[in-house]
Amino acid sequence: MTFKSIIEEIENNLHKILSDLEVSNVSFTVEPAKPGFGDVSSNISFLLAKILKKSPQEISNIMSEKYSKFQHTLVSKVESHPSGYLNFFANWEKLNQLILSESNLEEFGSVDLGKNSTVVVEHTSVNPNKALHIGHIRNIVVGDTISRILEKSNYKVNVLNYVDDSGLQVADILVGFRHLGFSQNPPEGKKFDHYCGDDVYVKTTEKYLQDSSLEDIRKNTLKELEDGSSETAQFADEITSKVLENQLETCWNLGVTYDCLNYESQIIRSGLWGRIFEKLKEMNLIEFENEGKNSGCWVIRGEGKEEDKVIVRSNGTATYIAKDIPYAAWKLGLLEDSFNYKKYDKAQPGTRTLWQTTLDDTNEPKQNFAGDKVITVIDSRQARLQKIITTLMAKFKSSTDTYVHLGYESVTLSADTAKTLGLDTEGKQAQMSGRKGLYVNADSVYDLLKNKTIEETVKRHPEMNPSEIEKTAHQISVGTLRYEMIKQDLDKIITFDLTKSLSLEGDTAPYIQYAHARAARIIEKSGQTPSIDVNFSLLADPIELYLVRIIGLFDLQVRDSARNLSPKVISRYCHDLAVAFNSFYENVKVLGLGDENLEKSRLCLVHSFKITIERALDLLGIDAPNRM
RNA sequence: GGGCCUAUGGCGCAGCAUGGAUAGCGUGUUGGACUUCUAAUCCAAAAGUCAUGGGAUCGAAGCCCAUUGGGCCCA
Repeated sequence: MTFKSIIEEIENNLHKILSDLEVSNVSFTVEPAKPGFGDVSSNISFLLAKILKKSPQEISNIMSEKYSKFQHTLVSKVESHPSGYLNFFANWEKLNQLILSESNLEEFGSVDLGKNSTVVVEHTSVNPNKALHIGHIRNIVVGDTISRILEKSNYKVNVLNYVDDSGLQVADILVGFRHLGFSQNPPEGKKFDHYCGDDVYVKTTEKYLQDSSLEDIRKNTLKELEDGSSETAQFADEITSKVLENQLETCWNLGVTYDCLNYESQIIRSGLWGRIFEKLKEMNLIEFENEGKNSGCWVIRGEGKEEDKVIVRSNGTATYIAKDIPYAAWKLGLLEDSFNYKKYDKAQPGTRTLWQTTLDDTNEPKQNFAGDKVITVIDSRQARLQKIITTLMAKFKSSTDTYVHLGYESVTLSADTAKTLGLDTEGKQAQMSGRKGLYVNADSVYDLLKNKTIEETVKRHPEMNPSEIEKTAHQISVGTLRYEMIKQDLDKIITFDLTKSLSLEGDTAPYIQYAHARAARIIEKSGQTPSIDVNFSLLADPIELYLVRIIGLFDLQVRDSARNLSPKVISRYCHDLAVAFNSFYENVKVLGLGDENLEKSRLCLVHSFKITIERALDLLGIDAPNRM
């Protein structure tokens, strides 16, 4: 039990008081209080003011009086505040014990929102023709963090990565390789994905502008891609799988792993589209247009003012949304699965096995990656398209929240950073563009961060051996990058600045990791194994109680974050924890007090903090080093 | 022309879902704290018409409507 226990106790008692007063249907809140207003607050008096025709304060007076008549073990005092709020003060001796012993359990912070149901999270889904840039990293980190949070909330999570290996962008680099003389070997020291993106793709699209005859070659290449047996398709497969492997290396390095890779080329060749098309017709979800500008087309009717969306053109070809519909249906398990499965050639770090779909026969057992619910992480520029799919899937499953588009705003480049890449934006931020070569690769940001953190770590710990420095710097760099991508709301644009993003102070991952390192150091120096068999009443300093309280909020934060699919809730929680601990660290001594019992109690608190911040950071995919 | 997102101290953000107390945090600025369990830290000060206008409400940063600035999508 955690801080939730006192909230539940109060809620129960307030409900009893309400029925005593013969009042029903009041949905009051019981929440952790703001500092200086006790431990828990309720707005119940404001809501009753109208019904009982009394002032909120009068009601609070009555409530606080009545409250004492009901059984309460975790509340020590109820106070009616002149503002009208009803404030509760906790019995900290009991609450300390509850929270600190709970925090030692493996499942601390878990909530049961999912009831062990299966949810599909699709993220990453980058065209396999270039290296991942900082904008893709936002997608990947959001997707991975959400997956971790949902797992903590008792969902079984299937993480998918959709590989668009048959689109225009892939065709473009194929044109570069086959018609513009690009070698298949990158220059010495350059990763293949960087080479494809930085050199082949950018220069090929440049050439289109100069040489219009390339346009036909491009179109033909794209067409040939759709036919799996073509030489072009085989060549594409060779190139894209090399790029994909490099992309995956970047993800793995950031602690991101997947369950299954889905290939667009296979979805096209699988015949899924034909089957879903028939089903759509059967269910009257699409209509054949006999007149107007869409005459001869199959369309999805727009709702309200929305325009109709063409699905199949009058010439019989499917529009690009026709690739997304079967995939969405497959993710929800609405169709009989056309795929076989095989393991990815390289093992990814961690415990997940990475599978991939195939249309060939395999010896591996059939897998099932479909879910009761699907979350697709794609930036909000795709909102319109995603909305159509959401509506369609809702009708298919006759349930409204089975397919969720989790959108987020883009990452743009600051004027300074754009300038270093050779574009003068006159002080404005700039949209990244793969075609124009205007982006910052994720690997380079990681390298910059790592060089800086190695330098810092060496300065602080001359005694550390190189491999430990390397490991610590890696954890800090990954943490910094991930935290920057997650700490603000999804609907805020992130303006990426190469210089500012390297900051390691303030509201950053290193700040939080440092608090953990301090805690680890106290425990190490104590020479003891922290125990929960201590006197909890010795933890009475307001700073200590504040820290216990924040620790006890873990599960409430996980629930909030999972319900709202809002990863930043956890990043803020980590920050709050670190602030509370740093304040404790500066003001409350643990070691060398000459009071063994007090030292043991405080060690218990330090240990609770340490494992809680570890678990919370783990939800963000961030490791916490013991020394930094 | 239609749609989506956004506006909070100089800068970057939280709070808005579920209206109620003293609008928080980081950074920057100014000043202070390392012989101490690690200063990637802490403490303090200055800095806010919560974009503008209206509405409903006993009560709005939050809800509704309109307007303006910024970003994006579609045509």
